[in-house]
Amino acid sequence: MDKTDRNIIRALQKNARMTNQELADTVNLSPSPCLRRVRALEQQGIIRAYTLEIDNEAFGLPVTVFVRVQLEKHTQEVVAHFEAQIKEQKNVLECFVMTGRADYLLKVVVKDLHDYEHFVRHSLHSIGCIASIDTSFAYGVVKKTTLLPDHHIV
Amino acid sequence: MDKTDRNIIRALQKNARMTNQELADTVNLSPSPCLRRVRALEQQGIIRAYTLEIDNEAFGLPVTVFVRVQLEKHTQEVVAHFEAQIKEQKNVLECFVMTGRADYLLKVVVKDLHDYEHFVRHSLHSIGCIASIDTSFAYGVVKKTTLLPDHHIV
DNA sequence: ACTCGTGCGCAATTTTCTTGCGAATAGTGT
DNA sequence: ACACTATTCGCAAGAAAATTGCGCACGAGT
Repeated sequence: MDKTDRNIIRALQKNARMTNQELADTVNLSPSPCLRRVRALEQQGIIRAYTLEIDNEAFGLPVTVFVRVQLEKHTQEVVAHFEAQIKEQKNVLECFVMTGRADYLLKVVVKDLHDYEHFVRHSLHSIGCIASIDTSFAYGVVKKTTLLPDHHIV
Repeated sequence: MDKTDRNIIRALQKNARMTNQELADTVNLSPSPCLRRVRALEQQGIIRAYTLEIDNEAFGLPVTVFVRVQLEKHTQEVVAHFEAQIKEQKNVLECFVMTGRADYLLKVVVKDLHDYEHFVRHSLHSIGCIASIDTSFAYGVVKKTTLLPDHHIV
C-alpha cells in the first residue's frame, strides 16, 4: 500500500468502471503494472467489491430508516442468533455494533411506511430477544458518498 | 425500468466491473442492447456512479462514527450554511435529515479517536449554531452491503 | 391488416485486456 | 563500495471486449 495504490483506489472510487488504460494514465503508470496492482489490491481484500451507487428513489426504495436495537440479554447465543438473522434480512444494508445506549444500529431501506411496518413485525421482532427498537426516518439526503478521505498513513 | 433493467442493476451491484458480455449473458441479452440499456440507466441518473467497496481498516480508516446533530435554530440561513459545510467535510460520508430528536445523522470515518476529536473541534463546531452533538462509535460491523433488496414495482 | 415505434441481434472496426519477458531500480548484506 | 536479490516497471503481441451502424421482428394503436 504505497502512494500509487492509494491513488488507484481514489481514482476507482470516483469511477470504478474506468478502463485500465485511463486508470494507468491517471496514476502515471503503464497499463500492465497498473492492472497488476489492481489485482493485488483485490487479492489482499483491500478492494472488497465493485459496486454501484443507485438512485434509491428511482429504483423504488425511497425510504431510508435508521433503527437502534437493544437486546434483552447478551449471551453468546442471543447475540450470534441476532447477527445471523440480520445478515439474512435483505432490507438491512448495514448493521454496526455500537457504543452507547443501543447495541446495534441498522440502516434499512424500504419502499414505504407500510413496508417498514412489515419489516419490523416480520423481520425484526421475529428474531426474538429484542428489548427495544428506536426508529428514525431519513427524510432528506444532504450528502452520500463512498469516497474515503485523504489521509497519510505514517 | 423493466425487469431486465432491474436485473442489470442487480448484476452490476454484485460486480460493477464485470464485462458487458458477462452482463449480457447474465440478463439473457446480446452485448449491444445490454450496453445500450446500461448507458440509458446512466443517462437517466438511476446509476449514479460506479464505486468501490473498500476495507476501511486496511485503508487506514478503521473507525466509523455516527453523529447526531441538533441545530440551535432552523432558519433558512443556518440550515443552508450547515448543509453546505457538511458537504465539504471529507470525513463525512453520509448526512441525512432525520425525524426525531436530532436534526441530522452523520456517518463519519476517521483513523482514530484523536482524529475524531480534531474533526469535532475543527470541522463540526466551527460551523456554528450547533446546539448538541451526540456521538456513537461503531466498534464492529455485522453487515455492510450496497445490494438493494428485491422488490416488485407495481 | 397496416403502420409506426421500440428494441433486438448481427457483424466489423476500434479499443482494451492480458501475459510473458527483459531492463531498471531499490534495498541488503558483506 | 560492491555485488546480489527482490520488486516493479515498460514493451509487445495475441486474445478478448466495447462500440457502432444496420436490418429485422414483435406489439400497440388505428
